[in-house]
Amino acid sequence: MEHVEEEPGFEAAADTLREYLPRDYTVQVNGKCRVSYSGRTQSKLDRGDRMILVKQDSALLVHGPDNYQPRNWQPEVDRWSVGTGDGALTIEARRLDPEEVVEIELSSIELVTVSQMVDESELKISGHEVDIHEAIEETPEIVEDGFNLVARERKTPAGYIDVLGRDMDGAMTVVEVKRNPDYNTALQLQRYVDEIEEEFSGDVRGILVAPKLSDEVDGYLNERGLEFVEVDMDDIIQDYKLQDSQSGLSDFGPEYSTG
Amino acid sequence: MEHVEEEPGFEAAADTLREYLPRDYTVQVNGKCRVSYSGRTQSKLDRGDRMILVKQDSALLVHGPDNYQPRNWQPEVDRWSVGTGDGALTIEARRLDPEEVVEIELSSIELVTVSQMVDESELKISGHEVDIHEAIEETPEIVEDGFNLVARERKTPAGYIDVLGRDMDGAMTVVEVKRNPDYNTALQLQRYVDEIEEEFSGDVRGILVAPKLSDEVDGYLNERGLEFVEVDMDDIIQDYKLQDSQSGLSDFGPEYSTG
DNA sequence: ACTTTCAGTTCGTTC
DNA sequence: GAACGAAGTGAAAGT
Repeated sequence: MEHVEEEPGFEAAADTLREYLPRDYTVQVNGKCRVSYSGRTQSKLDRGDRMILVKQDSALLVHGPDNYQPRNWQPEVDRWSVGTGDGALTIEARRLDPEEVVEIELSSIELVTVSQMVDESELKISGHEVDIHEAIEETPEIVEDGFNLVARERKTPAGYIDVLGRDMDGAMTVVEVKRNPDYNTALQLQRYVDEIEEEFSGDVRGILVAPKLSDEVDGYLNERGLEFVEVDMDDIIQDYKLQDSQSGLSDFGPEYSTG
Repeated sequence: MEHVEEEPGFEAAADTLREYLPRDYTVQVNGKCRVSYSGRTQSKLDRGDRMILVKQDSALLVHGPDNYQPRNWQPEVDRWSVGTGDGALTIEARRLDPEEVVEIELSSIELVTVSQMVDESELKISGHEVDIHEAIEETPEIVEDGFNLVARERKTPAGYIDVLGRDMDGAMTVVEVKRNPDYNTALQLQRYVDEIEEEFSGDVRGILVAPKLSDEVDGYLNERGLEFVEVDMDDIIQDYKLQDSQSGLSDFGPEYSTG
């Protein structure tokens, strides 16, 4: 940790920011501020306690005291401007494409920290939609007994079909895989079936493969003669279980609840 | 700021966490850690420098040195467990619905801070999709000269139609408004047109109103006889310009670029 | 560089 | 409480 400055003056904080913002440092500023954004839309946020975080790739986050998401942000900053005056420290974070700017007006500063973080490790994750695809390729009977895969990501005029195959009777079958299916998913599947029926001049089955389905969408599928196959995400995850899993957590204190 | 502890020992840090995590405090821990997640999917993240942020509504964020988004998170934690042992401090953040857990194993701690932030101010924003809707209601000629609005959010068996109206010749017209249109938008519009044609037994126009459109989707619209009207978001934003906008930023230092 | 699609999406609103 | 849809979506993968 290069710096930990508690309640610095505006000039001292500005010096630190001017030095470290444009370089590959993680900079944190806690304090009261107002924030305005102008670009793809416009927004304005009145004074409040916030934590400002500038990451080493110049990502800017303005976090409030709650919520997963920041109250304001700039995913990538091309040009910084730091100024003092009028009893405030101002930070302007400008991006060129798309052109947008976040302005922060700090009226008091509790803490400034500067550090360089090293994090080369990759996030290994299992349970994405692509894992369902791979599971189907490996064991096509997930879709149905006797199902045979013909193509993946097959292009049609209406977009890409996830999986194209034939059932045990040789009937052409369109399979749409979705982690979180919605109404559009059903429309999409219907459209694919129409496309393939036109191309092959014959009846085509359409199957949605997903972990769950709302009643409404299920009803739409039924009306249209489309089918639904439920997959258990636990099975998918278990097939691709992570190696080197953490173990031996020990000596826990008593559990306690939030609130 | 209640606490600023630089390089605390595991036991001291654990005491602080056990005291403040379950209450309405913003807690920050900087240090090297491994993270694993298990719930809707499974993920594993090896050791690296991270900033852990626990907000007053129990939202947990594990931020790395880059990127807008956290590397791991828990939007709402119901039960915390903090433990020490094996040269590490472990934090378990469990959520009950959906059931999922984030485990953090800290092998070194650089900084712990605890604070209570107050932020009551509301984010005022202009330029959402709903603002396009309102602009059309106010000045229907945005869609087309002579356009008359008949209904908004009209229900059909295929979902809700954004805007239903009649053009200057009295022809029924379905309008779909999208801030970020994609292929599904076109499918949806087509579906609505089909529904309304069936209901009114006559030709129905379909118009997509959006700030931009990819060539591919535009081509699909053309094939189907659907239309596209471009709206300038700047016009929309100006119609609903924010009051009390920030001004008088002064005494900026010289601008400098990232890199 | 642009387009398309997914996300442990999150978040809000509505039914 | 479930479900539907937007987001200043962001991020990754394919073209």
